[in-house]
Amino acid sequence: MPETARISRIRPNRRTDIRRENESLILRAAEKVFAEAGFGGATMQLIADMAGLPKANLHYYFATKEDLYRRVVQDIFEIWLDAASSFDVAPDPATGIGAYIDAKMDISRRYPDGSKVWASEVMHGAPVIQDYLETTLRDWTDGRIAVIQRWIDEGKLAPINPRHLLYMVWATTQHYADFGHQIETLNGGARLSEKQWREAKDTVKSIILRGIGAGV
Amino acid sequence: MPETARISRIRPNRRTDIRRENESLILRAAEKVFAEAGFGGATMQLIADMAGLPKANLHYYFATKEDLYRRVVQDIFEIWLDAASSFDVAPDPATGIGAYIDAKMDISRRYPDGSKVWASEVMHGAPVIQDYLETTLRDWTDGRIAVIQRWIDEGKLAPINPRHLLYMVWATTQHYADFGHQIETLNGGARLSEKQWREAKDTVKSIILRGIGAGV
DNA sequence: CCACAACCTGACCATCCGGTCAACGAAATT
DNA sequence: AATTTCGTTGACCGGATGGTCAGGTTGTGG
Repeated sequence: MPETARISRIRPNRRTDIRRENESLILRAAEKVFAEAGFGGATMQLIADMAGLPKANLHYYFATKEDLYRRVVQDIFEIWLDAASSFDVAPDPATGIGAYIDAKMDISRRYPDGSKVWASEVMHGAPVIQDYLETTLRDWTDGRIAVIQRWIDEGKLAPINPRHLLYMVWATTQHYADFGHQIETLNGGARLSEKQWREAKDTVKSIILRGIGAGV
Repeated sequence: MPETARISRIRPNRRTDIRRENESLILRAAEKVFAEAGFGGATMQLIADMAGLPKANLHYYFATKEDLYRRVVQDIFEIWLDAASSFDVAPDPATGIGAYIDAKMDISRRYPDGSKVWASEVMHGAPVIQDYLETTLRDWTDGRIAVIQRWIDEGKLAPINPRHLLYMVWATTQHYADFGHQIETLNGGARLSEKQWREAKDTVKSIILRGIGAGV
């Protein structure tokens, strides 16, 4: 009886709970529908049905379809940025880039829908998050490029182009989410097993790390 | 004056010309609109405007929006398959895989819209080309995996998982089309120059080929 | 030159979709 | 207990969209 548990907290504040619960419900449904149908193909009615709420209720929490979509995309960007931090803690290339690949592969597995929405957004010219690309993402990328370049200058890495290395990591890791359906089909229609995910991760890390001359 | 040239052929057959011309006009416009807006976001009116034809004329050549979309996707798959043949002609890994990467990078550059439509189709569960995935693509993939595995067995390649190597090549090369907008934004809003494309190609090939232990 | 077929298109229609709103119920505040 | 604020929802609306069609024009084969 979670109802009791929730009420018995220090400050009940039922209203806040309802709001948070419903927003989360809607956001999860929206993420799925946007991923499956794209922004244009998604309908508020479909999202409402999947969330188990009347359509008018969606518009109570999110004024417009675009507002809802914006929130979904922003939430994904947040997760994306969190993973990026795994890059910074490590001092040597193999650890840093390896951990980053690990983190991004985990995200592809845990949030495939989010990754698809992000991909779709960028493919359509980033109408909603263009400013993020130009500010946050650009700064982060430039910073990471500088780090990698330093590693190269110190002789810890082969002299490859850091920018394209980053693109390669993004592309490869996100591929397992964005093209998950294709991968499943080529896997006989079955989702990747735990072992297969490990194999994928290991192969990706192995090829990239050896490819840039970092000890595996 | 191409009109004269066309008419002066053995068999004028104006009708055939008109049909081919208009179909091509529509298909090119459709590819662009589907890439920019997705299937759901694309409208027949928009495609018609871009093709410079009245909307009703589109429905004369393509009965439904789905029929038109199907043709666009199939045409892309055709191009994709052609490039795949560059894999087969080479006897050693570095040449074969290198040529394949080259070919796929060229496609990403020449047909970015097509690549986006393909990506979108797969991301949405491949409603239209599911059977292609299960037959043609699967057979091709299995064949290529066998070839790579043989190279590994012969000691020409490091013992990596061939399947995930293929995925990596697909992901990385198509990334330059599908995420072209993001790449351009991170390039200061400018399209990649000839030199930058070469740099991208070289970096991708260099990392992957070294990563799998094939001489560069 | 005629008849037939292919091509063209403005006007129209049924449907669907995002969004609004008024009326009501439930919770918090006083 | 009264009042106010917040949450809920069925019914509705204007506009856009995919698709149709009848009547026209253009090309082709005889």
